[in-house]
Amino acid sequence: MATKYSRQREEIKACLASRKDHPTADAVYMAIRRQIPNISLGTVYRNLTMLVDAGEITRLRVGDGVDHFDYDTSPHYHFVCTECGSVIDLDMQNIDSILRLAGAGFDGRIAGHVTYFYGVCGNCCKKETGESN
Amino acid sequence: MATKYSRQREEIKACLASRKDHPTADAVYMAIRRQIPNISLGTVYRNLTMLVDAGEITRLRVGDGVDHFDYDTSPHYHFVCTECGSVIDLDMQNIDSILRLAGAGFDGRIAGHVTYFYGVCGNCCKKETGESN
DNA sequence: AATAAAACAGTAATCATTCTTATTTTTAAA
DNA sequence: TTTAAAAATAAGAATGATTACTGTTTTATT
Repeated sequence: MATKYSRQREEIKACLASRKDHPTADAVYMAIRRQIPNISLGTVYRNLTMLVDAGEITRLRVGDGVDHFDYDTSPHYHFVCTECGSVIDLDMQNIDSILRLAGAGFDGRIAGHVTYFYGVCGNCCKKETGESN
Repeated sequence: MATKYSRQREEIKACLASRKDHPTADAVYMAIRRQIPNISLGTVYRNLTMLVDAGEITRLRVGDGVDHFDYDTSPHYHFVCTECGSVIDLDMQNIDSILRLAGAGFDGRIAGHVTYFYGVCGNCCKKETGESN
């Protein structure tokens, strides 16, 4: 009936809670294999989806064709590096005011928006300076 | 050396130019089969990618796991209906000012942003009213 | 302990997309 | 206008992320 305890799911949550790099399902799988060597990739996917549905984590789609997962469910925005693909939290004020702008001349109900930023991250900027190739 | 004429590519462009519903590769494929019955899905994909790379069309990723394509390359925003999945153009002012907000405390280079809105479209709103199931 | 529900591992299947290959078109030049 | 190289094609195989299936193991409840 209800959702039962599972060590696998606990490890997945612990893994996500411990890192702020917004890992993919496969990255979570790789990490958890250190604790549970025979965990199955399907189990990781199923539990990630359960946790998303339960509102305990967030699924991030940043256009790279792979889902990323975030333990932080509070509203915030992300930056995606076009060089290294890393997904980074942005510390910026909320921009939900754009919902009003969008809804102005629209005849449906606007419930929310998805926004992410892209460019070159600090690390990759550094690497660029002084590179000759 | 250069890019050569192809009837298939012209039909793909014409198809996209003629509709404002942001079709997927498969939808373009289905439509063009009326003109070129033996066109291959791979050809549609290859040409859509070529046109995107040439800047003649835009690839839209709205989180449904399928790429959509837009003949309108001018900057504008989209709305995605969570009921029927349709992708609709929004007539709203530009919100690139959010780039400044995002870049404020960030140590990389922000090049742009991806934003789309979601909710229930006008059509699906109408359907809801007076439905009993 | 016995049992039913839930979760699991392992693996097969799906779906969008890309890649491969042998053939056909296009195009510029002979 | 043939010709030949470059580009594009159709058909189908391959890929990669994700989901579904199946028989077994865990969990929670009597």
